[in-house]
Amino acid sequence: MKSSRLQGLPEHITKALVQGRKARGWSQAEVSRRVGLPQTHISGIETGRIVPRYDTLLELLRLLDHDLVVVPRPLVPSVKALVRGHGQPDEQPLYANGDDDGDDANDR
Amino acid sequence: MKSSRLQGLPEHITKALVQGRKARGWSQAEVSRRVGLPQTHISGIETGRIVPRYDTLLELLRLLDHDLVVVPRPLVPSVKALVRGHGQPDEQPLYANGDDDGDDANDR
DNA sequence: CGAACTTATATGCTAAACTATATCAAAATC
DNA sequence: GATTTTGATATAGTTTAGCATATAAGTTCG
Repeated sequence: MKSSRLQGLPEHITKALVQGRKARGWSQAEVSRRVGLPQTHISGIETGRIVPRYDTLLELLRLLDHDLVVVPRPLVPSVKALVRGHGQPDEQPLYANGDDDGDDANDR
Repeated sequence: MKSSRLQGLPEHITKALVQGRKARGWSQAEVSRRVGLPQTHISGIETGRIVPRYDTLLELLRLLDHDLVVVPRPLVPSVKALVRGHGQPDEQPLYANGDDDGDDANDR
């Protein structure tokens, strides 16, 4: 059973935030210092208690060398495939990750 | 001179919202009815007076058959190129558009 | 063990997203 | 040119993101 109702950001985003941060060896306090938000807020976002504004989320993602791109729906699979097969030192799973891969499961 | 400070969403997103809506022949009231937000709020978002939350923006984009994808920075150009060269009946410029194309110009 | 570090939770406050309603100027339609 | 539609603005109220601070529980490390 995997449907734990999260009302915050979709899992794949919080995952990107947490994994990206840890990949850099940063604590929430470190991110807090760099991006300006209080550590308590970072925590709230990462654990899904808070839905950030668009600009806030973008700031966090950019700090971790990511970006938010608007994509026409029919192209989403292609884009995700492209993203999946990249050579960044950011992603660790690649094969180990029994979890989802799943598309998304968000909605208010 | 193109640096009119917008404090709302970046132009390329509001553009996607407005153009996508008009491409469907929808009024703000129509979008309002479909997505649940008041027309006045749609107006505020489209004109850059409001920075919506992530989930709100996603709802609007999805209504217009778009999506928000997290992309590693180095892949952004490739993704944008992919998005640029698609066959959707949503984009009209293709050659006419002396404007920007420019990456983005946001930041809080 | 104790000290420093890390993450999550709690409380109080401010700003802004969001709701609801009314209205106005401009454009479209008759 | 009157009516309708459309988009923007104004006011008032609710909710919640975001700010500041304190602290508790869990690591890690001396």
